Amino acid sequence: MQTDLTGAGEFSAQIAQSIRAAILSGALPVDGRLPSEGELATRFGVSRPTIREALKRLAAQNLIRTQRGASGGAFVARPSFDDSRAQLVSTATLLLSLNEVDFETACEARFVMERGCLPMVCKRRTPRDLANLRAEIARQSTDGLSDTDFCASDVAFHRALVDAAGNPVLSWHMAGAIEAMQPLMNMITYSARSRSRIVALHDGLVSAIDAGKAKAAQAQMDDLAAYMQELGAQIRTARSAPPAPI
Amino acid sequence: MQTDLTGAGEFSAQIAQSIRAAILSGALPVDGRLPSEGELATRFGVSRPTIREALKRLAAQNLIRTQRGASGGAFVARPSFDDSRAQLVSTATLLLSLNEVDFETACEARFVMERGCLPMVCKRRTPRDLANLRAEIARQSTDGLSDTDFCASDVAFHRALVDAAGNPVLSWHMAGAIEAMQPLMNMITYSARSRSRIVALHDGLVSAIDAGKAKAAQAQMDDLAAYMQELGAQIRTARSAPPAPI
DNA sequence: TTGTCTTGTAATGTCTGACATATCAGGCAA
DNA sequence: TTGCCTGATATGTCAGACATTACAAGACAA
Repeated sequence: MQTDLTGAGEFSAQIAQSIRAAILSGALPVDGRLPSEGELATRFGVSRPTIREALKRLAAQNLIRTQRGASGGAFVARPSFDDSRAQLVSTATLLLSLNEVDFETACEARFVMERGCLPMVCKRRTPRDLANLRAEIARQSTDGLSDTDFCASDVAFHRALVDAAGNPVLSWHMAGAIEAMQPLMNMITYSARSRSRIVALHDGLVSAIDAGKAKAAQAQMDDLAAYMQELGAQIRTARSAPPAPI
Repeated sequence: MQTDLTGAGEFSAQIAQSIRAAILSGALPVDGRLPSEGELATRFGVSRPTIREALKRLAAQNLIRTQRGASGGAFVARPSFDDSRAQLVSTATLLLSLNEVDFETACEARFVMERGCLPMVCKRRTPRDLANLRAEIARQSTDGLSDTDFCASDVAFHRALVDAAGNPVLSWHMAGAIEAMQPLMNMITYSARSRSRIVALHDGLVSAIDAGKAKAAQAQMDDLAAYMQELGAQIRTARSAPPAPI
């Protein structure tokens, strides 16, 4: 761990970067303990609050976890798939919502990637995967479901879809693309007619996957993508026409 | 902004979560200024260092930026595509490197998604995109290139490839998948023979894209994926046989 | 000898108060 | 009017202290 902070800027940021580099380089092994705050303060030549701010930065990135008490301290954390995914979703959601990314672009990106997963899904899907997919379809068909719940079920459906490819890294990336779109999708009002159409497309998709027909599944996916774009366009025109007619 | 911290745990984490929720809900607009540290300390009933630790957590996630001086303070930051992408790459890299994810799984996930981009790439690629791709191929063919540089150029090539789809959100997601694999790919020694083969596959890929033949491009991509898997398998067998023969 | 209790200790979590520093706004003089 | 200066306000940092937690070792009793 370096103790020279020649770069300009705030100490806490520099120190965090320094420790971070030490972790990534492998100098600090996973589950290894960092020196105590007091010792780090001495080593870097700063006060303990400054060290603490640096450690909080790392904690916010799930790079370290802290433990109180004797034999406590800061330990290098192994980011779990779940923690890491939550972070990914958060980053992606922020990007989409605070950058005014239009629905069409995000939607297109998601469906392109999801469509690409279908050949592998058709090859590897287990009976359990199919059951998960059909369970979500059943949920989407229930009456009295709020738009938010319908949307959540849609997200769950698509996540179950990519999970059926049997590749955890792929699931991880796709979860970021799918869940981050939930806020955008929540802005759509799903009429009874649009719901039934979506459910029908989902159903056709699962049938094709069950039969192992990748081409047919991709065709269904294309239809679904086109329909979602259509719904998104309706929202856009509805919002871009706020000045009431004379 | 809530001021009740009924939940258990550390104050700084709770406060960070509280402010974070306020930002995501839109209660604090982008570029809006948060109350000063002193005021936040009063409002939450804690001391200033505690508030500062909370703010550092948010700063580490690029949710806020701070500014010193009069009329300074903490402001809600709009995460730029670049910042956000750096964060994504960091998260993905950490996940892969600290979780002992095997090369095959990560490689498969990446090629599945990248393959899915090809139809759109073939449709939308501009002359400039093709030039970028060919420039990287030229770089990969130069003599005396270190393995690290070759690998970096490979990453640049694949990023240029997905950029040719003309969808920034897609590029964002794919950059995470591609760049995060760089450490894993750096562990491969690229012999002269493997390099020429990879370059040939890249070349064929670009030719197919130039011609707009999506199917041919996907076939080249499949070959490339298979070859990368082969190289990865060599590494794995080489490492799993460390006990020297008697 | 074994099991339980107590005490000690080292670490993080938090508070208080202060000083250093950067930046802007407004006043004052040339 | 222009330029400099000064004050105000905010973050950045420091120093020392106390609170809280959890583990570890020793004391004690069965």
